[in-house]
Amino acid sequence: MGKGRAPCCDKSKVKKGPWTPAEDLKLISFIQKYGHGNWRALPKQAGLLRCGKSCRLRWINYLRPDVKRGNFTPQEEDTIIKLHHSFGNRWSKIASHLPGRTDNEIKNVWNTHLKKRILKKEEYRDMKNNSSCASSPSSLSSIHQDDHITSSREELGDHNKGQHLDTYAGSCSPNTTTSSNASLNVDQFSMDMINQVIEIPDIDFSDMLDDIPINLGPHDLDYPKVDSSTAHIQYPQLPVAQYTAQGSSDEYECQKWMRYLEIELGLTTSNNEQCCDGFTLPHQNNPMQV
DNA sequence: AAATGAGTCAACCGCTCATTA
DNA sequence: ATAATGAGCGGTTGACTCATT
Repeated sequence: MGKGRAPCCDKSKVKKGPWTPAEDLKLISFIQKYGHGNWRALPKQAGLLRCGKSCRLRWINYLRPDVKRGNFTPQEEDTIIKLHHSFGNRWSKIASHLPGRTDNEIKNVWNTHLKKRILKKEEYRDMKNNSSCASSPSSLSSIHQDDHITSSREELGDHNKGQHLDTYAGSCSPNTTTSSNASLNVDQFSMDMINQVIEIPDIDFSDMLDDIPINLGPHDLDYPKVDSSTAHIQYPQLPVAQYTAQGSSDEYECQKWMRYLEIELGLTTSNNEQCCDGFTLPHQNNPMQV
């Protein structure tokens, strides 16, 4: 093999960093039309100044229609813990058991939440074992008492064995309070939302390009800095009650979908306005996105 | 109000594996 | 059998947000 592996692309000619809405739209519309048979060739064909690997990652982790967004449910977290016990850090393997979840997302939630939870659980058990008459310290009161979690520190395979565990407090999910009752309510609410999620309408994105008032020429790659909260397309997983109340004609569904994307892409400034006869768009305050 | 630190997560890097010529 | 290539994977980074001081 010569002098080593050739780079996957010319690093000097590709754009790095966060994806802009215009780039997202280009990638979506191209894949909708032609699929993604060859990631290496895709950026050039789609008119993107991106590495093929970057396009693939963006599509798989965020843009493909079946990707599930929002907080992990307690059930999903437990599944990850169980699967990690079996598979270790084989994130893609774990992800294959969680429909709609990506390996990257699972890896992140493990490293930021679940690993700490298990470490703290271990710490808690150590304390119980070392002091039979010790009462539970208040700082540990939020530990989930799922008895099926059996992972040990060795199984974690990490570098945090000495990590200070006080950093755990409230980290089960970003918005979860340390009150057990409050956690229960939040979890129940999440499950209710998940149970109401519906399928994304089958829409040809290429048609949208004719309707959305944006010029997707090369200059758009120098997209002005976009607020991070709107820089990424969030596929709508709309509560059924909101989504179906207004009827179900294809045209109507397309209008709603396009309206949603316009707002998510920053093509309109209105965040909370209604469209399509009262259809309220989900946005940053959507509990699914918190 | 400003500075600082911790937590989060999208994206990149480099490696391995599978496939093809 | 071997080299070249592309896809996929896991580890890591760095920008950003939020809480605390």
